[in-house]
Amino acid sequence: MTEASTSAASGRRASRGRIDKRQAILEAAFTVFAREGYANACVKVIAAEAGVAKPTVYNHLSDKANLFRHAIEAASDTAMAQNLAVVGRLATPGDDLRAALEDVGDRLLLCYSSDESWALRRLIYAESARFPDLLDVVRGGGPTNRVTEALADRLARLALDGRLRLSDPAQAAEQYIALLTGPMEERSRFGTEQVPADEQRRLVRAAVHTFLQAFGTGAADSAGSANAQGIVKGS
Amino acid sequence: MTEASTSAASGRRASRGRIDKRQAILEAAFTVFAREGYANACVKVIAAEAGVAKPTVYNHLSDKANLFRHAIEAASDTAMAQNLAVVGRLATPGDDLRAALEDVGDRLLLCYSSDESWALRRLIYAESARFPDLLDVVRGGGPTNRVTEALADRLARLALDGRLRLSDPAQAAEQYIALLTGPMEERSRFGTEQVPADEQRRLVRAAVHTFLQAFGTGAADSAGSANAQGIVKGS
Amino acid sequence: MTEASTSAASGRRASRGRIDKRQAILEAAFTVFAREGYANACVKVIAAEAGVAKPTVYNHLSDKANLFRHAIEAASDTAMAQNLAVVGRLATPGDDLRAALEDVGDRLLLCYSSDESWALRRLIYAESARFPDLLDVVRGGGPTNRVTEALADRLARLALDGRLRLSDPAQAAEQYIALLTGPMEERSRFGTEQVPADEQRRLVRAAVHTFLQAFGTGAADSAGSANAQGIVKGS
Amino acid sequence: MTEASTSAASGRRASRGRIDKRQAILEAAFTVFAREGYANACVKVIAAEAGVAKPTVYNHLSDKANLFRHAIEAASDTAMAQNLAVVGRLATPGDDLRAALEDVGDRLLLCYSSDESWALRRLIYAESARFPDLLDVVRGGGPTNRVTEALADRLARLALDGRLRLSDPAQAAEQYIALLTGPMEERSRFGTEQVPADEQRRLVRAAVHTFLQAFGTGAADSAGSANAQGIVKGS
DNA sequence: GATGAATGAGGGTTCATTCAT
DNA sequence: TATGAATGAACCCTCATTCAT
Repeated sequence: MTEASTSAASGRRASRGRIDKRQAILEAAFTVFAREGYANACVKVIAAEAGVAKPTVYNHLSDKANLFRHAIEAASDTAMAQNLAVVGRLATPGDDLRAALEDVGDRLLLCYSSDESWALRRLIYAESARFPDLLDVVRGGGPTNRVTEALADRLARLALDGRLRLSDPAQAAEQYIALLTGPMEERSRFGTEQVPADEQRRLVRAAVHTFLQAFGTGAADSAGSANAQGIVKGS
Repeated sequence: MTEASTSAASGRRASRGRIDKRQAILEAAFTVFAREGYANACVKVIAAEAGVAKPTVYNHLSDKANLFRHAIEAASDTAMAQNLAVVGRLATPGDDLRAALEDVGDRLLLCYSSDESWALRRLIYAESARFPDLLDVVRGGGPTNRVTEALADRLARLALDGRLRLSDPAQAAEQYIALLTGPMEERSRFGTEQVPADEQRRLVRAAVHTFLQAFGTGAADSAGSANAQGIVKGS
Repeated sequence: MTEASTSAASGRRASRGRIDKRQAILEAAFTVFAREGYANACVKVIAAEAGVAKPTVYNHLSDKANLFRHAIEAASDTAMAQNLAVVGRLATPGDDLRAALEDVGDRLLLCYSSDESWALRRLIYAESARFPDLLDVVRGGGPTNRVTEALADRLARLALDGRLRLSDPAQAAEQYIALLTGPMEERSRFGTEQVPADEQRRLVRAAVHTFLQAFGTGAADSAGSANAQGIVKGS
Repeated sequence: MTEASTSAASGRRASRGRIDKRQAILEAAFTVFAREGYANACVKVIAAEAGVAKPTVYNHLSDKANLFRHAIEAASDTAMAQNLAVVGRLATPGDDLRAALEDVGDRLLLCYSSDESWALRRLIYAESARFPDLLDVVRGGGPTNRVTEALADRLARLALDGRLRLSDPAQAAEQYIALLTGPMEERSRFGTEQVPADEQRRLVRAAVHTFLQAFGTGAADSAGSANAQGIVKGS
């Protein structure tokens, strides 16, 4: 075997492995940062978790701070994609708008409740003061959160279609998200404990109920969820 | 001045000094933890900020972890008291319920937007996994947040008075808080930047608007704020 | 009650308590030093063990080093007195010299094997380099060990009486002690473990046997212990 | 010089360097521990003495306690080897058994009196309570001291050859060692001061004299040393 | 490119000792 | 005299980072 072929092969393998290795490092980094927090996490442990030597981490990602940023970015991208996919479902809401909003709410909360998602938020919350650029990462690069934006788009469309009554889709989207996720923080003890599925569903129904009270047209409600506040009509 | 009075005075000064010193340490600790995060903060700096020697910190608060807990608790108590005072204003809502809710909203957001408040939330968020008991501290010791609870009490009273329409006051309170604070997180970049006062007010009005759409009776609205969504009737 | 009588009473009580307190401190010090070693022991713990405040320790004994010296001295004096008492028994050896030597050997080993005795030796051994004056303390103040000296006196008397055959009583005394205690060190793992009583007795008999082989006259042996080496005569 | 030889050389130098460094650390550690005692010794000083940075010490030996154990072990191994070599000389005792025993005694005492040897014993004595496993190290790993054992072997052989009269070689060995080393402890002030060579020799002769009185056959003594007690026959 | 080894800097914690009461 | 409180000095250990291979 010639030296050239060797180096080519190993080069390809290497560059293939290079990407894999970088990926492994980033994943390990997120795992460890999530578990230990930024300052407490140590590069040695990350390297071990990734199955590489410590200097390799530095070769790929120069810095602990850089490593952190990229790990957060990767995790954030994954979460963002999931969220956007969920919001995308509102493009075809079907006849029952309430059901659609509840379906999206359920799914969003599922994403929101995952360990990774909580870890991500914890890290960003914790380090936002020391890593100001992290916010742009989590928002998807824009000045406003891309998920809220996408949701606002959908809501605007629904308003145009006469199925919602609202003038500021961005604000409505924000409130939808707030109603959905706000009550989750303490109930899950900031992601430390699991919120029972039925409690989550009740939360979603209540959120959508309030949302539709504020922004609905009163037309397309499904009867079953009409009363998340538990008010028995006629009583 | 007699010797007795002297020693009494200096005795008082001494014991005052002890308490003052502990207070100073806790305040310095919160300041530093807020600025640096738990793991990054170093006791030496805290001691310097408090104007005492490092061992004094350990004499008073045994541990870095303990120091953290107590600093958080102190800050949390302060914040809690402020919040409860604000919520207490709903005991005498006046004729204009919307105005009262907006007033409370404004004031809550004022508390919520303070640097200390953000720092507190950031720290709790960040360390909740490593300090599980922190949550009980911030909730005021009970199983549910005392602020939400107090608010729920007020809302229940208003419902009894026929000025709100709701069956689950705790849930309504949660949603009120969520509508109020949820949109603040990203707008303030997690407390990193100041949200302009008028934007805050708009947020409050929008939150109260949605809240009243969901839980109001339609009776006692003030005309001026009727339209937080910005829909100008008749235009 | 007059002020004078009060102060007199408390004065007497105080000076009484003063001595008690000093005693308590020294005992506590020895206990702690024995348990932790000199460098590891901390004055705070000693004070606690003595039931006094830390500065009181310093009032009484100025220094950690001084405290150590005095604690060692006190313990050493106790041990020395016990040893001397035991050696004194050789003044009236009775008819059976072997029995007398074995009796003294047993008793010396009992002293030697006590926890305090081991602790004392460990401390002196450990710190002899850093506290050179400790040696004089343990020897009882003289240039040679007072116990060995006293023993030498007894042996000399026995030699004069024709019951031993030796010209250098000090050397014989040293060898007696060496034969007695030397084998104990490793068997007891330096005082860490208890040596069974029967093993100790065997040791003593063997030591006395060897001693009498070297220095005995062959006259006054008791038949029973004649054979510590286990040689069955006639076989 | 070719590149290959260079890298080979430097490679060897490197790995040699690693071992050398570990060796240097262990030696420095023993030196410092010997001088300061375990608790008083500080790793920083050890590192300096070894010519490495502090973390290097931790890289090689994880712990202060571990460092101590290994340093003791290394020193102990050295001492053990020397002792065993000396005892080995008894395999070929020559005609004059007394001379052989005195020769071995002299040499054993030489080992025993070295600074390292004293330091070793002091450290083991001092720390045996806090490092119980140290005893196994110093004994050479077995349940009984390997030196005593080896000596017992030799004595047993001599007994078989009819040159000694003893039934318990282990006990005889113990006593030989005790007679030899026991009187050294205080004379050297626990290794703090040098015992004059002639005094050592006298000690050895006395020890061997007593030993042979107890276990000798009376046959092969050299006339010159017959009288370590200084009894001039006929006077 | 990947790694074992080394290091400067720094952090939490403890301790002997001293004031002020 | 006895003590609660305070402190300067160290010490063990860890970590991010860099060489040399």
